[in-house]
Amino acid sequence: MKIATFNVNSIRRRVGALCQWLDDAAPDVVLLQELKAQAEQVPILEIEAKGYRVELVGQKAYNGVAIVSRHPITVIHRALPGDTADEHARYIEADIAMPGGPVRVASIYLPNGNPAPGDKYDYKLRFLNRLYAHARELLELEIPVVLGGDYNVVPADIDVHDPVGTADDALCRPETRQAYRRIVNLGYTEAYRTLHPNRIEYSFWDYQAGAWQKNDGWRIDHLLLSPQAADRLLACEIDRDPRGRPEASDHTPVWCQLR
DNA sequence: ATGGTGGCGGTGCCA
Repeated sequence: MKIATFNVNSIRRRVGALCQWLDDAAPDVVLLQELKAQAEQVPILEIEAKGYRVELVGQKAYNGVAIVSRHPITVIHRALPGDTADEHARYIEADIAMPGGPVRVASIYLPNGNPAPGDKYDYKLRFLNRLYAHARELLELEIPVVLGGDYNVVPADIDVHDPVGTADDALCRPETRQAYRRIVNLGYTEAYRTLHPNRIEYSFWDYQAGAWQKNDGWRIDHLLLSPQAADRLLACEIDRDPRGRPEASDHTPVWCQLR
């Protein structure tokens, strides 16, 4: 069972790249972020033609998240609990009917939070606190849970090309890392770093200033696994190939394989 | 030091 996260930076621009990656990688589930489209604008038929179902929360121009799955999807939440006034399309959670039993997944698009400090950074920290509270409740299910997405969090200095120059960035600041660690410390396993403790790889490269060519990247797309999922973890990789193709997203897919 | 790119929507905002 293969579960991936992929920030597509516009599903309309990237549906071709997504479908190619579905062919190449054959994931069971892909958690998408930054659809940048309303629900009716999402090219669902193209994705369904590849043998996948789609559930999504859309929004005009910004945000937008989806769950793409070969297996039946039962949506549980269309927003992150904890603030009904938050109208950003940044969270969708569902049960996936896997042959071996249900797996709970969420596609998360955390706020970027720049500039920091500021209102946007405060919103990011509030969002992280809401995610902490909800992630804690999910552990009570005692089933495999995969919380995947664009966390907009650089967990440690090893996860960014220039830790000194970016130290004050909203993705790197100590409060950000602390709020993220607090979630992990509830009992979640970050799949990539757990399997590759010292490997330097990134999941995002800015479009500007030749960041991709210089490998000036950031590792900000993560898969957090509940104990029941972590016990089944076999592999986790960052697939750089889509980022290197023409008209690529600025992010590339991260996937994990569970027994 | 600055500006560098891309997406949306039709102007600046967001990343």
